Amino acid sequence: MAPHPSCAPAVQVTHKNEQPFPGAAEDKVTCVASAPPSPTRVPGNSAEAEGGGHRGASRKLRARRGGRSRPKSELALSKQRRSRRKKANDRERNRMHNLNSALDALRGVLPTFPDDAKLTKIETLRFAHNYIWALTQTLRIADHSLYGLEPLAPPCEELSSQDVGSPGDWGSLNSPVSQAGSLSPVASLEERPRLQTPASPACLHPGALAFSDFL
DNA sequence: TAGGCCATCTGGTCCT
DNA sequence: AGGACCAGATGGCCTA
Repeated sequence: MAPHPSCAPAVQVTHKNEQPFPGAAEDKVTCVASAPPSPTRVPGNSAEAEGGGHRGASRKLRARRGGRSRPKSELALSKQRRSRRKKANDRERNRMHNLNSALDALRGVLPTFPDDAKLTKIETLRFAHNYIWALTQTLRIADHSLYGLEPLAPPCEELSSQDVGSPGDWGSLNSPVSQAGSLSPVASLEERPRLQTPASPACLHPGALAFSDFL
C-alpha cells in the first residue's frame, strides 16, 4: 500500500546528517556547544580548535617539508593520538546526542499518556513499529469501507514490500508477533504493563482495530 | 543487591 | 587523512 500522503514525507529518514525531525537541526548545532546532559563524567571537552578549514593547505605543507617527514617523537605521536581520540570522542558523543534527539522526536509523535514514564529506546522503536503497523491497518480498513471493495485481502504482499521492518516481521500478518525480543509490537507492549496507550488495544488485537483507538 | 537502562570511551572498519 | 558508523567495555543511576 502506498504510504499515506500526509504521513510519508515526515517519515523520510535519510542517511547521514539530514534532519527529518523537528528540532533535530538545532540539536545538532547545540549538542556540542551545550554541555553534555550526562550527569556522569564530562571529560575535558573541547578538541575543536585545531583542524579547521585548512586541511588541504597543511597537507601540502607537510608534503613539501619532505613527504613523510622525519619520524615524530614518541611524545608528539602520543599527543597527536590523544588529540585525535578526543576529537573522535566528541564526534561520537555528538552523534549519539543526535540519535537521541531523533528518538525523542519519535517519542513525541507516539501516543502516550502524559504521566507515562518515558519510553526507553527499545520500547520507543518497538512501539513506533507497532503504531505504524496499526495505522496502516486503519487506513486499509478505512479504504475498504469507503469504496466497498472486496473483503479485506491479505495485506501481506503490500506490507512486506514496504520498507518498514523486515519482511519477517510482517510476513505472518494478522499478527505482527515475531521473534521474541525483536521488534515485535505485541511482545513489546506486553512486556511492560505500564504501556497502556490509546493505540495499545488495536495493536494487541489487530483484528479488532478501530480508528477510534487512535483518537 | 541484582538487573536494566543509559552515556561515554574506545578501537576497528568503511567511505570520501 | 579524517569522518561516520558500529559494537564492545565500563561505570553511574535507578528501581524492584
